[in-house]
Amino acid sequence: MKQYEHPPADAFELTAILHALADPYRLSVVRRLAQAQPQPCAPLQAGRPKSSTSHHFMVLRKAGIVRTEVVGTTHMNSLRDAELEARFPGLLATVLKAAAMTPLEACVPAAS
Amino acid sequence: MKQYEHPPADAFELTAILHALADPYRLSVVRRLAQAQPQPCAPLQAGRPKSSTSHHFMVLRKAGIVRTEVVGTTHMNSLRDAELEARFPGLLATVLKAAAMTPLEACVPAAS
DNA sequence: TGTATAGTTCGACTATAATCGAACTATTGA
DNA sequence: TCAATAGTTCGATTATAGTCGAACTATACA
Repeated sequence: MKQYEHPPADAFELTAILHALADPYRLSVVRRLAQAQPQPCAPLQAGRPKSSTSHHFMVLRKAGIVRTEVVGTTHMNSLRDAELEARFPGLLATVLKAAAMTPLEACVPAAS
Repeated sequence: MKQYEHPPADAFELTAILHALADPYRLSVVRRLAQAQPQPCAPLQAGRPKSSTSHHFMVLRKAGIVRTEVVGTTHMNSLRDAELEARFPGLLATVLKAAAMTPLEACVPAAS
């Protein structure tokens, strides 16, 4: 039962978080997780190959935005919202609110 | 007296703003502008060549974060904070607050 | 002990972005 | 009109990131 490395909250870096959220696909993943947590990767792929999806989840994990728990054969993802809130108060909520001004459907980038 | 193009507030894109703020040098520029507005580019160069500085200001302008007014031979930069606030309430303030958790001196990246 | 499922890792390729010197433009002020 | 100053533009280089197929790992379940 191998698990993932997750940075501790006091190691979160603002620029890494902003960079992770600056990608339209990753932002859409975060928005979907904010609606329903936890979720496996599969329903969030949006047509991408598994390798691309995996890469984006790694970016989100390294930035401290997402926590991934191995549960059986699926990897359940959730937002580290409480830790993010403690480290950078209001940041995630404000970005999600800003993102919500555009419908999610209009934002999910197609795989190339 | 040539002036710059600035996108209207309703054309601001969240991902472009996050991307612009995700760069440590650009974030440091925004922090300095938040402390003192307006300012020319020169005192914000932090050792970079003029061409690099100019590039970063262009990214900030295109994202809608900075407004540049040509005044004589200097180009005065200010934050478009009211417009940003109207478009994405709380976003800039929250990011600035998060950034303030690290001293500005510790964040200004050296030119390579 | 297969076999299917979920997701990772690897390696190659491509695209985007940062960096910088050098030449250029616009304005001021002597 | 000439020199100085502030910043842009250009073009080349390098670095970083995204994309994707193929092979791989780990677990579940028949």
